[in-house]
Amino acid sequence: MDIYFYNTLTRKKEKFKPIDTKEIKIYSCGPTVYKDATIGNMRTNIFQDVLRRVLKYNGYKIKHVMNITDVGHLVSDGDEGEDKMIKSAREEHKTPLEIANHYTDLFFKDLEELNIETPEVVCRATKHIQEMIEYVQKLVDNGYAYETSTAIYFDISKLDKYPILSNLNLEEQKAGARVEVDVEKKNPYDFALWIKAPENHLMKWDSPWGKCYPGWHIECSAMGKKYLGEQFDIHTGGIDLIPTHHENEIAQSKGACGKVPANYWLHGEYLLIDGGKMSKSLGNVYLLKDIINKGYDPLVYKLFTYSGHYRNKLNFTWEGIEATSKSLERLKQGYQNHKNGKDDISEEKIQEFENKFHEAINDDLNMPLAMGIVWEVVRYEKKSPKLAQLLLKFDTVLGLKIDEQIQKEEQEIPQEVLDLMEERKIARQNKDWAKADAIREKIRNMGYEVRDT
RNA sequence: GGCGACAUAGCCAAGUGGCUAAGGCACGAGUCUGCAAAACUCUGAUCCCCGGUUCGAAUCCGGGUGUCGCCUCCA
Repeated sequence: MDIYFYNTLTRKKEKFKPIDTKEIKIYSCGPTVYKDATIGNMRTNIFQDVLRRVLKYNGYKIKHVMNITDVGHLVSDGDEGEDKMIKSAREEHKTPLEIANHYTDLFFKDLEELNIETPEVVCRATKHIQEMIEYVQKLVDNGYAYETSTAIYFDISKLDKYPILSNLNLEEQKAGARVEVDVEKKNPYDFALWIKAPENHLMKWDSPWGKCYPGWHIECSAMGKKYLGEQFDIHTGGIDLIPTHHENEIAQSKGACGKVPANYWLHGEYLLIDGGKMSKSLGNVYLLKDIINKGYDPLVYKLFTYSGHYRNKLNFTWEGIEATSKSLERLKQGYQNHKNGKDDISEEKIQEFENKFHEAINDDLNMPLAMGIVWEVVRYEKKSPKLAQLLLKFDTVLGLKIDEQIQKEEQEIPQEVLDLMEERKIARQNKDWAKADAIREKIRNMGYEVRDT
């Protein structure tokens, strides 16, 4: 079955044609590990996970590379300000390496909680300095870069066309209003490839241009080339990366290799909080931890993101999380109902469900539509283990562990709750409903739910 | 100022020219039950406004209104 993706490069939905059908090559821009990842970051990671799983569902093998930015991402995406890693290190009184390790661990813990598959290759920028130097050298050799007293810059005037991903009109941008740090830049939109480090800079490496540290964009070009080659299938990231990071990555690749590095560019939209953007000043920056601390299964958040398409903004509210929490429970219940069912289902019917689901996920990862099919299966009047099997197959894409939860809950009930259950059982036998309800309420307050069968 | 997105039932959200406008949650009704909880079944919208194209539009075009985002930190 054909797969379609919306390609930011062409602004159209296109049929996916792999370079090599044996293995799909994907590059995803990973986190800058200088602070906690937010649920907004996680929305993008879930989207990328769905992409992986959908390709696998279609029978493809994949090689997915994700970088860890542990150097070079300055406080401003323009080449201004301090390196984010160094800023955090100073604020938290740690070394940049300690900061990187700490937040990298937390990041992967979140991925695990969300049942997100680890990419085949996870690479750290600081481990690829040599590759970056070679890349910069190539750009210099090819005439796409020039040196100033502070950095090596990419010369965008050498390109046939500069912004090709975003529709920005550079002439009309208020470029003049920007304060230029480096007056030696030929064009305000030239960006730093390699930055000369001040004396006391915490992270710097020897290079043909002296002690330096990398610009933000060069790491992705260098590591992408190393692990996936000069041209690969899919490049993903958050929508905010379009105008600067990905634009510049393309520029670098064109300068060094003469081609756009990826054929398909997929971008995940923002998660809104209560209808607006997530920001520290509004105090609405949530972490996955916050959702867990409120007693929700982290997979509730994963399911929540399936309520909207990845290319549309999705509005996060606690009400929405509560609704999804119930939804996930019923999904699991529905799976169990089918598992214990005795009805016979025709192969045709199963095939029909399967096709509809497959069509939905192949249509630019339309998870909201796919979930509609899932519910159709869950609510189907006939109950059959065959449909339970089908749901498990769907779950290879959903990644919601629909078959594991109930077992887990049974194992984890503490003795105290079991005692209360016994007490309530006696009360019910004596028809002391008031007492039974009081105990039920007490158990509920402890985070457990009583279900009489 | 420039660029872009969105506006569908109480809330979230699919659908982008034509069968009865998916699905989830909430509400309401019912089955079950202890008049409980859970579970299960049923129930709701003509698609922001105005004009146009068309045999036919939520879906295309023009105008308006509103919300949001990016261009400056952020997936």
